[in-house]
Amino acid sequence: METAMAPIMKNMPIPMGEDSELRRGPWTLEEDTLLTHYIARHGEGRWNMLAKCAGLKRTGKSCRLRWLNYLKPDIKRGNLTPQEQLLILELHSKWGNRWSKIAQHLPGRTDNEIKNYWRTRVQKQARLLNIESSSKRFLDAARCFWMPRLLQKLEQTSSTQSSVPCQLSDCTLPSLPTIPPPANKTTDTTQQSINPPDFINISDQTELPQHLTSPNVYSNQTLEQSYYNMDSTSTGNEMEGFSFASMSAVDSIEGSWIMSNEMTENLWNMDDIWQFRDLGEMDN
DNA sequence: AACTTCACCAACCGCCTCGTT
DNA sequence: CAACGAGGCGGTTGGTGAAGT
Repeated sequence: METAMAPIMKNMPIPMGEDSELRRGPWTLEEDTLLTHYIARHGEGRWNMLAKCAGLKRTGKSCRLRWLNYLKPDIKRGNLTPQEQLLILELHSKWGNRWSKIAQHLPGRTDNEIKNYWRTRVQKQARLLNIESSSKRFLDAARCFWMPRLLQKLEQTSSTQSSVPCQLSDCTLPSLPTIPPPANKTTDTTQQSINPPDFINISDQTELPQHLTSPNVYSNQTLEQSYYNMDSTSTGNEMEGFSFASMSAVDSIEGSWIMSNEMTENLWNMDDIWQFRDLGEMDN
């Protein structure tokens, strides 16, 4: 049974015949070089044949994965930018676990990277909230707590690094307009308030607005439009694909727009989490 | 300093789709 | 039209380093 043998077989060559065997496990520098040089000369595709011709003792699948996820020259390194995180949240809300489809709209990011991000970061937050990451409640929470923080993060970054390229990506972060507090919310002048972001419209069409697909052209205007991108056909507090009216639990949280000064990677603060959990229990 | 726990991510696995024969 | 193989995709695993005790 392969599954029973797996732990033993890990990182060991797979016997394939009398004179050939396949390697598995981490790639060596030599293998990377072989693969890179071969693709530079002959291009991608026909991965099984490529593996053989390049002299690699790997499966075609393994070569393809290594190339697409690691060796390809346009792969971006470093943490996902707030823009990219926002986009992932939005696209996942629309398409679910269609990682490759989501990755198509994040240049330089791989489906594997996005999938890992979702599983390690997003699902962790969902666990803290004690709700399913795929549920509507989590999506509501993300929109109301997480997205404002990401947007605020953008704003803070841009104000401290004005026109200085983002350290972890090639993009230049925009400066944002001051966001007025929501008219229907209690505003606390001692606290920094922020409007819940509009749900960036992503229609069924494959093409996305340029400001979402290309961080380099993330202009003030387009970002502002993203904030207030009310569907022209919607009424008052409704947006395409999303209605604040359906968000009673979250909507009623007073002071939930407080921004944490220690807003680092943890994009919820514990108050948010407990408030959201309490409200969820009240609902039940 | 030693040990444990946690988070991240590269890599693998199995299933599915599509093109070719 | 069925069989087959290659490539693509999403789910899962396990190694490794960082953080915590």
